[in-house]
Amino acid sequence: MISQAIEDYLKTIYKLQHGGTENERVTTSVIADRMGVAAASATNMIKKLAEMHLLVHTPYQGVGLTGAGRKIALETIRHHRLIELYLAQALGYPWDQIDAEADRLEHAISEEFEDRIDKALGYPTIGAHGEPIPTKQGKIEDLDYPRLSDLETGQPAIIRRVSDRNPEMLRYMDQMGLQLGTRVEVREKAPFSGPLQLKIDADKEEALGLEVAYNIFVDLAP
Amino acid sequence: MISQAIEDYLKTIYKLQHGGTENERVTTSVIADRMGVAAASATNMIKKLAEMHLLVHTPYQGVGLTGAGRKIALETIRHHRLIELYLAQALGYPWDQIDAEADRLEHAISEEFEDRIDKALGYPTIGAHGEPIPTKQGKIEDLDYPRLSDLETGQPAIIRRVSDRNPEMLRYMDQMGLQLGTRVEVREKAPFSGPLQLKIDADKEEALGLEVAYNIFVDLAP
DNA sequence: GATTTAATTTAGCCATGGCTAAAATAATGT
DNA sequence: ACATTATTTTAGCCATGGCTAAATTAAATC
Repeated sequence: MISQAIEDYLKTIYKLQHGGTENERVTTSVIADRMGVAAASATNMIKKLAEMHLLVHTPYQGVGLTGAGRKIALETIRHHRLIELYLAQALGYPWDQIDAEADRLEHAISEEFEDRIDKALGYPTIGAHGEPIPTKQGKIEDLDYPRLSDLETGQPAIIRRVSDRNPEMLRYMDQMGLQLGTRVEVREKAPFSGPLQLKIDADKEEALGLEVAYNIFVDLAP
Repeated sequence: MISQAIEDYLKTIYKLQHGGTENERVTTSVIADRMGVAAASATNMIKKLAEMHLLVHTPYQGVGLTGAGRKIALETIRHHRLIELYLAQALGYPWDQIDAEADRLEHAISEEFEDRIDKALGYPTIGAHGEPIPTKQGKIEDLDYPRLSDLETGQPAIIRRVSDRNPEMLRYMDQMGLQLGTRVEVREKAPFSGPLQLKIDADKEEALGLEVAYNIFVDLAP
């Protein structure tokens, strides 16, 4: 049986490999930090996962998932994202609460449950925060959107994805009227990493902290 | 934190205290048997639960839940039955599959989730197999129906509750057209624990094994 | 009441997955 | 090239919750 802990590590490693900037090493300390455990605990688990051939570990260099490891990671992520979407759409959860709930449920559901919510949702391919949902076969699109914080002034764009790491930030976005599909345009960028002046949906204009803009991914719009 | 194992033991003990015939001792071996663990494992856990004041253990006599223990047991059972009903009603699960799925989910859901499915189901008081659902405050009705196997010949009755212990039996009941609400009448009882001849819903008559009838609970009907 | 049988408990082991403190190794700065 | 610093690993510990085998204690039978 694959334990909850193993699924969590593989999921975390997968997301570190892909989410982060290209060519960032996924090292013991980065994994430990993201998992919220001591470095020694991560070392132990990495050793175990390597023995199980779920990842390859180059000492002091970092880890890389094997096909088998990636498969488990993607299954876990699929569960997570389907559950998140189900919580949001079927049960009316706000998007800042779905991640925590899905983190616990993702390890508890059966294939049957996965299939049933997948069907109930109409076989979705995009999750509640705009992330691609891996297929049952372990395929995943890589949607690679620019960050709102990197936009040229005057460039209109549509919000396509947000980071779900910070629930407080998600609540803040809600309050600002920033959702998936919202049309935005940067009006002015302040120097020294200051806030940017953002036009929202053709009728509103607000100052938005750069950290928030950094966590919003957009499609360029005409 | 209350572990999954503790919740499982308390739930099992609660059900043994109530489900079984009056005045049956809930002993170490009965608990071990029902939990599917060795007797020594049950002894360990009973010791621990007694130290936590979740139950009282009289050596060689059995255990009894304390108020605190019963509270946790009923919370767990509430989760279980709400989830079962949700799986059946919202996701179309057949009633023989909901117990296993709920056994895993019941430990993973939050209060928020509990509240949302409770609301989505319209604040139900009866579960998918006819069991009472404990309230959030830890109250539970004790519905005490006679067994179909104990019915007098000719006495019409309505199925109100079934045991969920055996999925195969539930599938068999489905096949026979025996559901909650189904009207039945015993036509003939065979001697030596043989099958009983059962009239089902005014149009069908079938032989039903005594073991099945023993696991069906009914309301007497006029 | 003594003995057999059955239930329970104790003792000691195992795996999992955390932890801290110390040692080893690599990366960095001078 | 060497010293300092940072990262990683090892060593050894802890709690949880299983297990088997042996010892104990209660219950049942003669």
